[in-house]
Amino acid sequence: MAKDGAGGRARPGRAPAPAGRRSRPRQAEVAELAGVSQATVSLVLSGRDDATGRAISQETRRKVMDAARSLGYVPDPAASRLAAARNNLLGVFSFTATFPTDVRHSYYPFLVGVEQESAAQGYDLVLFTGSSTGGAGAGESSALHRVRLADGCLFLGRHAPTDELGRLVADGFPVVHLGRRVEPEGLAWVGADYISASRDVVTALAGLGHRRVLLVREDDDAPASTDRERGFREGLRAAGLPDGPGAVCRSGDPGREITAERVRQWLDEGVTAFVAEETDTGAAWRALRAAVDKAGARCPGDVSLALLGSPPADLAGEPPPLGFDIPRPELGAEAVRLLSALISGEPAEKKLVTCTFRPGRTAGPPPARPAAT
Amino acid sequence: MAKDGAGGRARPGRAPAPAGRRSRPRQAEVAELAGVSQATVSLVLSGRDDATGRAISQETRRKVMDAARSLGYVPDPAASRLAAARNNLLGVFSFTATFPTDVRHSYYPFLVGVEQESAAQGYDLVLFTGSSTGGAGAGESSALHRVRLADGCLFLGRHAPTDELGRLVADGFPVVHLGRRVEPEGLAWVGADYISASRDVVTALAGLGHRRVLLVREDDDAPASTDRERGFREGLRAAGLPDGPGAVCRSGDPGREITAERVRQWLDEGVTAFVAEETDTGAAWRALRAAVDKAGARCPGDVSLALLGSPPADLAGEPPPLGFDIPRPELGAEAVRLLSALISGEPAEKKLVTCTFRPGRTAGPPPARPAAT
DNA sequence: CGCATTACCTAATACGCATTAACCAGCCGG
DNA sequence: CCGGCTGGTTAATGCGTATTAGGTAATGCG
Repeated sequence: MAKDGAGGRARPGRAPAPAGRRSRPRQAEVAELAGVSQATVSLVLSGRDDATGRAISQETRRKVMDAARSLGYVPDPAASRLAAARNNLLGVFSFTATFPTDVRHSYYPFLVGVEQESAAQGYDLVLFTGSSTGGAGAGESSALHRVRLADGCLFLGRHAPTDELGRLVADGFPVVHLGRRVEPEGLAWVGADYISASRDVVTALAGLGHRRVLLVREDDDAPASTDRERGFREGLRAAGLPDGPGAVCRSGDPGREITAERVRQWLDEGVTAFVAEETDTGAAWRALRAAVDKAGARCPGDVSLALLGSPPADLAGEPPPLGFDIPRPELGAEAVRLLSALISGEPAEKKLVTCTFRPGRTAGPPPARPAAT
Repeated sequence: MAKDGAGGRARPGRAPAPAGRRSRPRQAEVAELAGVSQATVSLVLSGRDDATGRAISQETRRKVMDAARSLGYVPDPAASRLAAARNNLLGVFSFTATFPTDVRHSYYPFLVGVEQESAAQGYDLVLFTGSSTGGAGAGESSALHRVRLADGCLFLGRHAPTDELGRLVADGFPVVHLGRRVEPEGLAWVGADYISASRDVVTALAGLGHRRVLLVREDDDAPASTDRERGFREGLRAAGLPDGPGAVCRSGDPGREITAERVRQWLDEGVTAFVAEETDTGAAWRALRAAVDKAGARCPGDVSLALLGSPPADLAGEPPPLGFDIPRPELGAEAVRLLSALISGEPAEKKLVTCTFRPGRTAGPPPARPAAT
C-alpha cells in the first residue's frame, strides 16, 4: 500500500508497522478537498462554531461536510483526547482476582449502574484488575498507580490498601469508593444507608406486635455488618423493646450455627421474629430458613422472618422476605456521578443512598400465645 | 468548553510547572526530577533501549525509574497511541444497551474469559458502551470510532452494523467479533462449533434408540440458530433418521407455543425425544419442560429431552439435561488471543471452538412402546 | 471617505509521547 | 594525531486535533 502517494507525506521510520492504516483521512485532507483550513474543519465538525459565537458560513460548512463525507473521515479519538487534555476514561478497580465471576457476586449489580451512568456521562470504562502487570507502566510496585491513566477511578472491595488510596487522594486524583469507608481521610464514597433501613425493618416488626426480635449476623466487623446491627438496635430502642446482648446472635462460627434446636429454644424464650443479615452468599438467611423450617415453625404464622438485604438470586422464586433492597445499580450510578463531579473539580465527599423498604410476605403478627411446652 | 479552574488542565499558556493544581505527571517532569531528558525517560520506560541496541546506563535507568515511581507516573494512553505506538488497551464494544445486565445474559461468561486472558497478556480493558455521544463526527458513525483509542477491539452482539465494522477492518484496525459472522469481509471472529456439537447430541439420542426426534427452535435466523439446526439435521441423516420439515418446530410466535396438547400429539405420533435450542432467556427449554411436564410425561422414562446449550442459571439445581456446554470463558479468551495476534501484525481469520458434550440425566432409551391411545 | 465593525476564516501552537538524527566523551588501532 | 569506533544522551520532530489569537474582506457609521 503506497503510503506517500497522495499526501506526499512520507513518514519517518515506520518499518515494523503492524497495520498499514495510513489510508485514513485526516482533517487536513478534508480541508484540502474543501478548500479551507484544518482549523475550519475542526470547527465545523465539532459543531463548536455557533456555540461559541464563532460563525461559519453555511456555504463553508456544507463544503466541509461534503468533503468529510466523501472521504469517509472519522476522527481519531487518540488525537481528540490528547488535544482536549482529558481522555474520557473512568477507571474501575476491583480487588477481586477477575471480573466478579459469580453471578451472585454482589459487585455485579453495581457494575450495571456504573456502566449505565458512565455511558450517560460520555465516559468509557477502563477495567483494572488487581493483577495486571501492564509491562509499560513505570511503577510496577503497585498496580494501583496504573489507574492514573483514567481521569478518575472507582474502587470496589474492602481490600483496597488504605495507604495507596490515601496517596491517590492526596495527589488530587479523583477517587470514589463504592461502600462506606472511613480509612483514608478525605476519600469520597457512596454507600447504602443500612442503619435507617435496618431500623425501619425492626420498626415494622414492632408495629406488627413483636416484642422479642433476634438479629442473626455473621461474625465479621465490616461496616456493612456493624451498620446493620446499629440500625437494628436503634429500631429496638425506638420501639421500646429490650436491647441487650441477647438480641443479637453472631453466627457463622462452627459450633455456633443456627440449628433447629436453637430456634426452638429461642421460640420458647418468647422470640417471635428473626432478622438475618444479608451476606454475599446469603448463608445466614439460608441457615435461618432451614432451621426454622426444621423446627416445625411455619413462617408467617408461627414466626416472622426478615432479611436485611435482598435474597440470593436462586431463592427468587420463594415468597419475598420482609426487609429492604439495596439499590445497587443506583449506588453504582451515584458513584459515577460523584466521580464525574470530582473530575470537574467540584468538591464531593460522600453520599448515602436510601434503601427501599420491602414489605415481603414473611412477616405477620406474632402468634396469640407462644407455643407452650 | 468550560475551563473550570480546579479540574481543568493548564491552558495553552504553557505554564512550565503546574505549581498549583497537580496534574498527572508527564515524562517531562519525570525527566526533570531524574536530571535527564524526556527522551531518555521514554527510552527507559518503554524498555526499548537494550532491544534496539541502544544502551542506557544502569545508573540512569535507576534514576529514571525512581523518579517515575515517586511521581506515580503513568503513560497517557491517548498520547502513546497518537505517537504511533500502542497503549496496552483492548476495547470491548458491546451493543447491548448496558453491561449484560441480566445475570442470565449469555455475554457475561464471555467477559470473564476476556478479562482473564487480557490480564494474562498484559492488557487493560476499555469498555465502550453503545450509547455515548462522542462528538458529532463526520455525520455517520456516532460511537463506533471511539474504539480506535485502543490497540484493538472486541465486539459482542449481533447488532453490530456491518458497514461500520467493515470500515474498521478496511482501515486495518484489529477487530475480532465474538460469534460467527460472515458479513464484513475479512472480519476475524471466534465462535462455537454448534454444528458438530448439535450433531453429536442427535447421535447420542439415536444411539439410545430414538427414531423420532424433534427440534424446538425459535423463529430467528441468527447464525447461532441456523448452525444448530444444521447440525441437528446432519445428525439425523447420519443416523438414518427421517429428516423432513416435520423434524423441526419453530416456536416463539404467539399461537405457536409449545403446549401440553402439542407435546401429547407429538408423542402420539411417535416422537420419543425433544431437542431445544438454547436462547438467552432459555425460553424454549422452559416451555418444553413445562409442556412435557403438564402432558404427564416423565422425563427420562417416557420421553428424552436435550438442550443445545447450557441450562439457564436458575435451573442449576435441576438434573442437567443432555446437550453440550459452550465454553464461553474459553471463547472469550480465544478472542483475546486472536486480537492480540492481529495487533502484533500476525494474520488471523477465525476460530471455531469445540463445545463439550454433556451426557446429562434427561435422556434414556425410548419407552418400549409409545403409550397407545 | 476613513475608520470601526462584523463576519469568516487561517496561522500557530499545544497536547504527551515515541522516534531518530545528531552530538559528545572517551578510547583504540594505526 | 587522526579516523573510526562505541556507549550514552539529547534536541528535534511528528502523530491528528482543539483552541485561540489574529487577519482580511466586506459592511456600517459618521
